[in-house]
Amino acid sequence: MIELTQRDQIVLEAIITDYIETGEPVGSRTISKRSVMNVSPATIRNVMADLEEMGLLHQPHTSAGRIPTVKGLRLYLDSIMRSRQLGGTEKERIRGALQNRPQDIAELLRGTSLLLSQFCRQAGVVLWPRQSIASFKHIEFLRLGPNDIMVILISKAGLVHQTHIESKEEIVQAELDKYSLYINELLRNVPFSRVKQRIREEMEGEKALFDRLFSRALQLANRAIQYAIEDSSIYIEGKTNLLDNPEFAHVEQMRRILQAFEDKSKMIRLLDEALKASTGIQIVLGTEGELLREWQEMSLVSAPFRRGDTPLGVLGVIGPLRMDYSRIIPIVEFTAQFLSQMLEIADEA
Amino acid sequence: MIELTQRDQIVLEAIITDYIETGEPVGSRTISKRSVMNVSPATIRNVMADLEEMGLLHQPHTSAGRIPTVKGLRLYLDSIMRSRQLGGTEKERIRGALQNRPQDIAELLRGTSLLLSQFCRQAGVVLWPRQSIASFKHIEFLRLGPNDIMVILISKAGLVHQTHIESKEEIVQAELDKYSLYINELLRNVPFSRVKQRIREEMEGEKALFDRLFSRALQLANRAIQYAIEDSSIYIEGKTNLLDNPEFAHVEQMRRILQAFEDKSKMIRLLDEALKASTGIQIVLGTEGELLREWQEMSLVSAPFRRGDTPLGVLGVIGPLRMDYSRIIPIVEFTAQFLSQMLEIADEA
DNA sequence: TTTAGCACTCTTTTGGGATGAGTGCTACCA
DNA sequence: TGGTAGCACTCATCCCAAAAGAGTGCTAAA
Repeated sequence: MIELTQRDQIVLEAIITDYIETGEPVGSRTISKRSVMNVSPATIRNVMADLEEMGLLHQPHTSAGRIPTVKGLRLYLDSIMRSRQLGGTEKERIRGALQNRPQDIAELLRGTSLLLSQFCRQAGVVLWPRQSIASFKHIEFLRLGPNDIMVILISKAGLVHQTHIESKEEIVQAELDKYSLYINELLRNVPFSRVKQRIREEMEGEKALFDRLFSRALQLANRAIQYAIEDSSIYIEGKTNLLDNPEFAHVEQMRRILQAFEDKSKMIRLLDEALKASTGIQIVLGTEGELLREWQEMSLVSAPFRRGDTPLGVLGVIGPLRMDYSRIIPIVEFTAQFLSQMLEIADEA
Repeated sequence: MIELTQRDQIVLEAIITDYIETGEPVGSRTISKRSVMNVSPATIRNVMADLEEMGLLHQPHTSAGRIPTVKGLRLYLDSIMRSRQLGGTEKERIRGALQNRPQDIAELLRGTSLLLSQFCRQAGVVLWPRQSIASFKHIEFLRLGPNDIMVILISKAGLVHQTHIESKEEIVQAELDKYSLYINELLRNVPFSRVKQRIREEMEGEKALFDRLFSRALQLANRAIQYAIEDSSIYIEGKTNLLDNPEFAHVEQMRRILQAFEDKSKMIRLLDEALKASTGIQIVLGTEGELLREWQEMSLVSAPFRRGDTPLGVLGVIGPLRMDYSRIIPIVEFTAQFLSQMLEIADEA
C-alpha cells in the first residue's frame, strides 16, 4: 500500500534505530553523518518531509528532529522480523537459565517470565491458560464442611489446581473417596482436551444411569474440571524494570501503567488475544487497538509456546513503544521455542 | 525520659496533625490560628525552638516551617495508640468486605490485604507463616517421574501446599497410595504444631521399626511437612497506592521502594520480626532499624491475628512515614481481630 | 510570660535574553 | 533534474537575576 524507494527505507530505518537508542528526536545531520550513503543533511530533510507526509514520521515541534509514528514503527518491524537472529552465547544463557529450573511447572513459568524481564530489561509475561494442562493425572475430593467440597486436580505435568464446590446435599468423606477412586480410574492419562467428552460418554453409559454414586461423581468432576479449564494463570515479572525507561519519568504515567498490570483479568484477555491470533511472533503497538486504553504508549512482543501444533500458552515482553526490537524479538522467539521443548519433556515423563 | 509541658504536647500534636495532612513544613502562624489555645505565633515559635532542641522537630532550612522527626512521630504515636477507636460504619464495611470472601483461605488472606490497602490507601500486607496451618487434614503422594514425587498437603482450614521430593529409590504409584492411606490415618486432625512429634513417636514404634513401608512413608511425610512448615506465604496488595503519596514523586525513590517489595524473602523476614515481637499493634518507623535499608522513609503498622493465644500470622499497612495513623491504627487492629474470628470459624468446621 | 514588630534568610517563582538544535526554502551546480 | 550549500527562521531549553513569599529569630515593650 505504501510505496517506498530504497532510500526512503534506509532513512526510515536509520531514524528508528537512532531513536530507539537515544529516545530523542533525530535530526537530519545525525542521519547524514551516520548513514552509509553519503548524502547531505539537506537531502535527508527532503526525504524526511516525504516520510512525514506519508504518516511514518512525526515532528514534536517545528524545530525538532523527527520521531517515528506507530505506523512507521510497524513498517520497520515488518521488515526486521524477517532477519531476526540470536547469537549463540545468548541462546546458551537462556538454555542455562531455564534448564536449572525446578520441575515444578508453576516455578518454570514464573522463571521464564523473570528470565524475559531480565534479558530484555522490560516486564516479562507468561500466560498459561489451564485448558492446556495437557493430560489428566489425579483428582481428589475432600470434605471441608457439610456442603463444602474441595477438589484438587493435578495434571501430568505436575500443575495443581484447586477449587471449592458447594454441594446441595450433605456428603461424607467416605463417599468422596469413592468418587476419587472412580474418576481417577476413568480419566487416567486422558488429555484434557478430551476429558469433557469422556465424561459425557460415561454419563450416558449404564453405570451412571443406574447408579447414583457414579452419576454424582461425574457431575462433581465435571464442575471442577470446568472451573479448572476456565481459570488461567499469568506470571508477570520485572515490572520495576519499566521504571528505568525515561519515557515513563512522570509518576502520573507510571501509576497508570502499573495499575493496568493489577487487573489480572484484563491482562489475561489481552494475552489470550495474542494467543488466538498468532502462530508466530506477534507485536502489538499501543494505539493499534487491542491493548488497553491505559497503554497507548506501550508495546507487547509475544510468541506462543506449543506442544506439537497445539498452542499451550503465550509468553512475551511488555515495554515502551521504543524498545530494542531487534534484540527482543529473537529472544522472545527463542524462549518460546525452548520452553515448548521443556514442557514436552515434563509431560512425557 | 523526655519532659514535655502540656503546651509542648499540644503544639507537637498540632504540628504533626497538620504535617500528616498537608505534607508541607508547618509554620508558627498556621498553628497559632488553628490550635485551640489562643497564643500568638511568636509564642508558638518559642515552643517550637524548644521542641527542636529536644530533637522532636526538624527544620529543612532556616526559613521553613518545622516537620516532625522520627523521634517526634514516635512520641506522638505512643500517645495516640491509647485513644484509638474505630467508627461503627467503618467496622461494618470491613466486616462486610471480609465476610463475603470465598471459603478458600488463600483468597481470604489476599482479600484482607486488598481490603487494608483500599481502606488505608497504602500498600496492604498479610503474612501467613505456614507453621500455623492449624490442623492436618490430608496428604497425597503422587508419582511424577521414577524418582520424582509430588506431595500435596492440605490443612483443615483448606490451605493447600505442594512440594516436590526426590526419592533415591524408584517408586511406583501403588506404594505411594499406601503411604497416603497410612499417613492420613495417622495424622488425622493432629494440630500441625504436634505433627512432627507424632511422626517421631511413630518412627520409634513397632510398625516402623519392622516394616520398611511404614518407615519410608514416615520419612517422606516428614520431609514434605518440613518444607511446608518452612514455607510462608505473603500477600501484598495495592502497591500502586504508594504512587499517590507526594513524597514519592521522584522516580528514583519509587523504584527503590517497589524493588524492595520484589524481594519476598526480605519482606517475610521483616514481617516475621513484627510477628515475634508483638502482642498487639506495632509500628516500625523507617530509621528505627528493623526495616530494610531501602525503606528509610517508610513505615509499617502491623498487628498479629491469632487463634486463642497463639499468633497465626501478621497483617498490616506499609506507607510513608507521613500517614494518617489515627485512622490506620484502628483499622489494622480491628481487621486483625476480625480475621482471627473468621479463621477460627474456618478451622472449626 | 507573652506579644508585636522588624530585619533577615532562604526557597520558589517569574521573565527575559542567550543558546543551540533543527527546519524549510531558495538559489545554484553537475 | 536531483542533490547541495547557505541562510533566515522557529522553538525548546538553559541560565540568571530580580521579585515574591513564607517563616524565622531577636528585641523591646506590655
